[in-house]
Amino acid sequence: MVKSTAPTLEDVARLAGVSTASISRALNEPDKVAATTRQKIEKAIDTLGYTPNFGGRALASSRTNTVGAVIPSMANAMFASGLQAFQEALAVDGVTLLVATTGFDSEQEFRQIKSLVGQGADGLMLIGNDRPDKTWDFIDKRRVAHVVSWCNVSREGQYFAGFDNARAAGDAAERAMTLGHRRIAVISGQTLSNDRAKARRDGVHAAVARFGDGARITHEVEAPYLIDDAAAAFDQIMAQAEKPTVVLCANDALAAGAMMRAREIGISLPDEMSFVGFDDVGLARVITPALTTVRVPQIEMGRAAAQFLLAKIGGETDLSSTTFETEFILRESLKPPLVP
Amino acid sequence: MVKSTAPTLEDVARLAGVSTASISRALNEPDKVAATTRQKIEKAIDTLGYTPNFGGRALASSRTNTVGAVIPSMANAMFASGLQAFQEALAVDGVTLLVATTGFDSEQEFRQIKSLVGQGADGLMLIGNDRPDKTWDFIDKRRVAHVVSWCNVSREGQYFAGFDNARAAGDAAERAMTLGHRRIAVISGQTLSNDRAKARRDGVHAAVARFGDGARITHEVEAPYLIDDAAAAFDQIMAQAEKPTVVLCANDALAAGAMMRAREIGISLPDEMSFVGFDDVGLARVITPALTTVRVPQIEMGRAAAQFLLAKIGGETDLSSTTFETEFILRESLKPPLVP
DNA sequence: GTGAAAGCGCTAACAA
DNA sequence: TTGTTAGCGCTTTCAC
Repeated sequence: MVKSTAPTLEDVARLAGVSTASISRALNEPDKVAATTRQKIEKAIDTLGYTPNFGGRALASSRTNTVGAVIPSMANAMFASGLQAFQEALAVDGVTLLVATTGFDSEQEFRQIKSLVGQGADGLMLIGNDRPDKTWDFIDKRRVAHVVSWCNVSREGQYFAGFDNARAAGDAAERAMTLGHRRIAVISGQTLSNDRAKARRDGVHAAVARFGDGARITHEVEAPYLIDDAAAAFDQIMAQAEKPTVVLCANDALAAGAMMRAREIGISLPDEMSFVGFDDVGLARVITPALTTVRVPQIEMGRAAAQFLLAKIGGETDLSSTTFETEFILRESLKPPLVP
Repeated sequence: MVKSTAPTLEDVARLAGVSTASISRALNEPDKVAATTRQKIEKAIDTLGYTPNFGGRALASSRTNTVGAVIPSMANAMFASGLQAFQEALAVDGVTLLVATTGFDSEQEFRQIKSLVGQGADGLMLIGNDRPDKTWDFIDKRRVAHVVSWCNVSREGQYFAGFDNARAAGDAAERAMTLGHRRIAVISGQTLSNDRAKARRDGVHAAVARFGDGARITHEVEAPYLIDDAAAAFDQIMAQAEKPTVVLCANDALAAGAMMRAREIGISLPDEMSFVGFDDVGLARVITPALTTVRVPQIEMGRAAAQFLLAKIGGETDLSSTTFETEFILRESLKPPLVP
């Protein structure tokens, strides 16, 4: 686009009868400019409809007031409200958000990170801590301020704002077992370069082993994060000799998909089969039976990640990671098994 | 952040033993560079981990390779997949996406638009065509390339990539009436500076009037775009003397919320009351009864908006608006009324 | 308190 | 095909 219409600092300077330096000061450190000149300047800015050129400013100050978020997908409600909170917290400080998605692919994540850094992002919010060395190398080499979220691990000297996936998933499994379930199926998310999915799966395994008393995993399937994949995963579970009484799912969308399939093949819910999701997105409450799930502290994480990043960009060094609590939400989809 | 570590074009030039211009060319018009030098350059870029500096590039070329999308909310699945498609189509051309949200508030939309333009966005994707004059004035004054979506109207000389809200909603109403429904309640979206909500409402009104045969709207409520508001709206509908046999909702989330409330107060679905949503987001298929709704061409719109914007930014003038088709999706939540 | 002037990293004529 | 060079709009010393 031809920005021929955009007035520059020089235009303002001419109109106000001062130097460009004064205007820059008036904009960035108003105290250092005399009140009278400041007024002249403000008037000139107003009549010209001037807005600072981003490129010029970025070039001269090497600050962009932009941070990037790289998330797996926008098409999933999972990250939406956290991202929203992240954006709102940034907006308070006049920082804008660049969003990029990876489609759960680490190559694409690398590309997106490079692109965002090239765009001048002052900082980066990343989901999870599991990515190839070359990606971390790039981040380290460029000294990109960053924070990881949705997990509670980070590399040496780096920080996270997240929660304990393993514990949350293990806790959910334990609740199911306490209600009497012993034959447990697991629909896991894709664990390849996805530490959250891995942690959730491992958390379930550990909880089952710890519980003992005959509790076991009848079958475990990995499914991408989509409703349709869940149906296939559920079919696979039901193709096993030993059928489960409860299905633990890596997220609510998978649970909803699996439940839909279960009903299609004539299983009555929740009596004949229990389901547990993860995330507590909006649909968990509205499906029937309402989905038992784990609430993820999305908003808290988004806000904390923003504040952390702003502080780090601002040069603060006294920072620390935060682990937020998840909450087990018991709804109708989880009932004691009819036959133990 | 201190970008002291970021290598510059000059660093690459020194290492590769060529001029900065050649590198710039290798990056932007690879065909114009000899294969051998291009290889040297690529190697140098790799070893240094070089990424072009955004500010410098923007300043020199007055192109940022950035476009902005201003949407009402990210926390609603409604816009998610369209935005995803938009982003993916942009990524093909190396353009990154800036996202800002308005919370359905036109003042905030204005602020966000100014911010994105200040950031140097080459173009803008906006939802709907209904906004205050001052917002349009700003866009016109700055000559911002833009496209509106989710609607099929635009200002003189401007373009849209959308669908016909009125016709789609009217069509859904007609289907309900054809099935025998005569007493119709409407849960509309907020119509204040929201032409999509207005059009959907008006489309229903027109269809009901056209149908005749005693068809009428028993009550109409406006509800914000949230599940919880739908419950209150439904209560209000049921507080009227004349009860409806079908409730037409401005979107799926409202429908899901209203259905949840209906079930709470002992109405059996879909026998005693039918529901129709709009958007066909993921939850429409998984709730019980599955929601009859209108599929919105999200992905098509997102992709078209991106291609349109890229073309416009690229200076093409032979452009035209596109209206995509919606599709009525009949599921279990709409049945003929028991008592006519 | 204010102005002059030197870049920031890149692109795009123009020359070679 | 490649190199030289003049800016793009802004911030930031350094004088005054």
